[in-house]
Amino acid sequence: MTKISRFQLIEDIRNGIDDLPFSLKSAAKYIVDYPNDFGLDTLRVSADKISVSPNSLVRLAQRYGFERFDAFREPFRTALVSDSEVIEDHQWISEIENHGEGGIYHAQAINNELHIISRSLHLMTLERVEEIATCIQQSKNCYVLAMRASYALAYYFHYVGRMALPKLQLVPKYMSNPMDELVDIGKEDVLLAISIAPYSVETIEAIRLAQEHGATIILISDSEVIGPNVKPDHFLKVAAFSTHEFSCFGGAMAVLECLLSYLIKKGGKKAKERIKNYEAMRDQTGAYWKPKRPRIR
Amino acid sequence: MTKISRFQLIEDIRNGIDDLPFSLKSAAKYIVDYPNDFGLDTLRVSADKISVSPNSLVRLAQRYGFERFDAFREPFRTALVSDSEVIEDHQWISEIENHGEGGIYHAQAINNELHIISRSLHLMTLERVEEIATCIQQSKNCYVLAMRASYALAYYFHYVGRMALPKLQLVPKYMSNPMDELVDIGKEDVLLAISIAPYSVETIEAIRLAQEHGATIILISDSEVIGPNVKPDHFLKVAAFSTHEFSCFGGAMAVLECLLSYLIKKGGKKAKERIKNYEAMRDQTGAYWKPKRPRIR
DNA sequence: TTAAATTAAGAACATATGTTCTTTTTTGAG
DNA sequence: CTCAAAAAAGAACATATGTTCTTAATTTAA
Repeated sequence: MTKISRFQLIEDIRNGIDDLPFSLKSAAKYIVDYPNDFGLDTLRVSADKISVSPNSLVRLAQRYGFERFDAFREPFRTALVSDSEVIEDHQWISEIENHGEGGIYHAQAINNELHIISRSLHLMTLERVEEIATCIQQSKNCYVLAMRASYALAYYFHYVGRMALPKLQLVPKYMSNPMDELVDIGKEDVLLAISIAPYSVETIEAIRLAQEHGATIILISDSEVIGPNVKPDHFLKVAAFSTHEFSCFGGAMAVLECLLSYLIKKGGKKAKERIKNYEAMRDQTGAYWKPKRPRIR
Repeated sequence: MTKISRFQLIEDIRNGIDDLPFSLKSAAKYIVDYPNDFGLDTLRVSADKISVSPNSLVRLAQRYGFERFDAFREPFRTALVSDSEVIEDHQWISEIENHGEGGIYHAQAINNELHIISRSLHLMTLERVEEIATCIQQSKNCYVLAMRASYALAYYFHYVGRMALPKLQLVPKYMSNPMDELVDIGKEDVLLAISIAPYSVETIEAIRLAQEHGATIILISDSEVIGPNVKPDHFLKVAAFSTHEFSCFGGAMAVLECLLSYLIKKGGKKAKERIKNYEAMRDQTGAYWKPKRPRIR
C-alpha cells in the first residue's frame, strides 16, 4: 500500500481538471482551492459547499482510482494533523527576516502593510462609518473622486459599490479634468474624495468647486489638511506611511472595503435585488468563467 | 460572538487537569498532547485512542461548560483549517460589536478584512516573491493584466511600479479587448495577470494567448484553477472570501503592495534615480499640492 | 432527429456517530 | 463496614454519513 501524498494528489487533480465533466470539475476546483476544508469536512458537507450531489464526490474519487471516498479524502486528513502547526503571533514574519537582504526587505514590507491596515481600520470608528454611510444613502448623487494612484481606489469602490448604489458616479469618468464632470453638483449631492499624499491639485480644486456648490464633502485621506480652503464635512483618516518613497495604499483600500461592506449590508432588500440582477446578467453574457452545471428539470 | 480560541481552551484544560477524575484526566491529557488528532477524529475514535468510553468525552465537554461535544471540539477543528490565522484578539473590534446591528456588521467586516490580509501575506513566501521579482526584472516587457474590479489593482500596481520599472505595461490600456494589446507578446516577456472570482473570460483568453506565444505567466488569484487550459508558471495565492456576495480585494492589494516594495528596493540605483526624476517633474508642473514649509536659514 | 452513452440527481440502505438513559463500579464520609 | 454520591461503562436511540441502485437529464454520434 503506497500512501499517496496530498501534494501529489492535488497536482494530479489540477492536471486532469480540464478533462472532467461539469460537476466533477467544480468539485475538483474546490478541492484544489480549499484542501484543508475538504480534508476536515464530511462528504455531505463538502458536497453542499460545492453545490453538487453527494455521489458526485464518490464518482470523483473513483475517477482518480480510489475504491472509496474515504481513501480519497485520507491524504487531505493526514496532511491536516501532520503539518498544521498553529503559530500564534506573527512569528512567521520574523522567520522571513533570517534569509538575507531580500528577507529583511520582505519582512519590513509585510510589517508595514499590516501596521498601516490595522491602524487605518482602528481609526475607522463605527460612529464615522455610520455617519458617512447615512450621508451617502441620503444623497441624490454620490460622486467618487480621485486622481493618479488613488484613482485605483475610487475605481474599485465605484465598481463594486454601484451594484448596491446606482447613484455612485466615478469622477473623472472620461479623460478630463474632474471639475468638468462636477459642474452639476448641488446641495443634495455628496462628493467622496480620496487623496493620499502627495495631493493632486485637480482633486483639491474639484473639492473646492463642490464646496462652493453646497455639496457635502467626505474626505478619505492620510491628512485632513490636503490643501488651502478644503474643509470636508466628514473625514476618515487612513495610515499611508511606507518604507520607501511612496505612500502605501493598503490601509485606504481596507477602509474602503469595510465601508463597502457596511453599505451593502445596510442597503437592504433593494441592494440585494440589484446585486442579484448583476449576477444574472453576468451568467447570461458569459463574462465570467465558471464550471457550468447542467440545468435540472 | 465570542469564539473561544483553541489556544485558550488548551490552556484551560491544562490548568484544571489535576482536579479531574481518572478517565477524564486521561482524556484531557490526550487532548493537550494531540490537539490536531482530537480536532479531526470522531468522538468514538478519540475515545478508542484514549481507551475511555465515548460518553466520558461528552462528560468532559460538559465539565468545561459546553452544551454538546461538537462545540467542545469545534475550536480544534477551526484551528486545523485556518492554519495559523490567529488574529491577535483586538479588543477594539469586540468593543465595536456591542453597538447594535451596525456594530456587528462593521466588526464582521473588519475581522474579515484583517483575516484575508493576514492570510494572503502569509501565503506570500519569500521564495515566491523572489522568484516572481526576478522573473519580472529579467523580462523584456512586463504586461500587467486585469479586468473589471481587479483592474483597479492592476492600475495601481502599474501606476506605482512603472516609476521603478518603465517596462511595465498596463493591459488593457485602451478600451479594447486585452488580447488586441498582447499580439506582440513573446518568449522574453512576462504577463502578470490578476483575477479574483468570478474570473472574466477576457482574462482567461488573454492568458492563453500569452501562453501560446511562449510568455511567462504570473498569476495572482484566489484560485490556481481560474479557467480551462490556464497553467501559470508562477502563482501567488491570495485570500478573497467575504461576508457578502462579492470577493474582497484587500488581501490582493496588500500582496501587490508588498511585491511593489520588494521590486522598488531591489531595483537599485537606477530605480531610485528614476523615482527622483518623477518627483522633480511633479514639482515643476505643480501637479501636486504640498504645504509650503517656511524656508529654513 | 433519434439512439446510445455519459453524467448527474434522487432515493434507499447499512453503518457510524453523538447523545441519553440505565446499570455497574468506585470513592469517600460517617 | 455501610451507604450515599460520584464516576464510568454499557446499551439503546435518533440522526448523520458514505454507498449503492435507480431514474432523469445531457451530450455525443449516427
